[in-house]
Amino acid sequence: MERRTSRGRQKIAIEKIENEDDRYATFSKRRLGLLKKASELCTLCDVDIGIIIFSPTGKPFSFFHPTMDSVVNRYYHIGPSNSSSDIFENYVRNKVNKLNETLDAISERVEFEKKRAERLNEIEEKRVVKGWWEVPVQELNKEQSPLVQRSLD
Amino acid sequence: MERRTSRGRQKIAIEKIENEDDRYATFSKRRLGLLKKASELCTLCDVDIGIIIFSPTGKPFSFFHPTMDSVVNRYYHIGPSNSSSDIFENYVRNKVNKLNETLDAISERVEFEKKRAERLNEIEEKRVVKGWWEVPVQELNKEQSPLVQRSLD
DNA sequence: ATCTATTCATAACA
DNA sequence: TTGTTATGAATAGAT
Repeated sequence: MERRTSRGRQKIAIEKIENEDDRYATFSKRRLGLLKKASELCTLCDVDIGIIIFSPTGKPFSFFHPTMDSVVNRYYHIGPSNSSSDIFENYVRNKVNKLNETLDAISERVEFEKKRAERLNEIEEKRVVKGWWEVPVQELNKEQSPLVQRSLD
Repeated sequence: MERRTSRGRQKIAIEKIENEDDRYATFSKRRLGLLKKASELCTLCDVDIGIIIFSPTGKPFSFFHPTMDSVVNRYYHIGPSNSSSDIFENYVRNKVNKLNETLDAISERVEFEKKRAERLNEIEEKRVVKGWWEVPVQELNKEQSPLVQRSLD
């Protein structure tokens, strides 16, 4: 009889994985798993979803259906109300309108960056892309970017 | 010998579930599963994540870590660049600044609604809330809301 | 909402 | 990181 080649999956506690290598490996696998499930939920139930994930190194991965604008705007627009103040309602409405304009402008750029990232991936990694969830939004690092990584910590 | 009480989980194709009851049931189960996995990924790998899910009826469910502002701002601020136009960079930066202000204002309202939703849940459902992922952002329907459900389709 | 029998995801190894 | 395997988890179908 041969020795078992693996102990198989073992139960782990849900707490920060301190070993860096393990943490990165787990992130990679679970990131794919999460995005795959999001994609399935979208398809199976015909619903809208938006996800943004930052890797331990700060690289962003995202998924939006049908579009980022749509999801974010819809989220912000969902009526609160029931509240007693129409004045506040209008205040929110105005803020949302401004937000829409902003998102429209930004989203063009995001779309552009997504496409560029895909091109970079195709070039840098000589493999077939299996699905959108394996494509990070973009590949830039701090050195390449004049904009700050985080603005609100 | 007794008849099997269940056929157990069966393999299904990833395509829209046409039967409405099945679709809703599947949404409920998978929604919980997805948010639970997001929560675990957050904890295990110490990373930031944001998720928005709309149910088939339009009810929003969300999860943000550490906060909605943080995730969205961070996402928008991640440098594109490498592009040849500094003018465009500044344009984007300005738009982002406006966005930040807007998000700050709106997010206060979102937080308020979250808390209210929790109170409503506690009252309407006489059960213990097991985790944040079981709490929808808010419980309002179209009739209760003067604001449009979607603004950008 | 609960209950299994299965399928699916993934921790440990390589 | 990519692949394999054995086990832990999620969930489809039925109640």
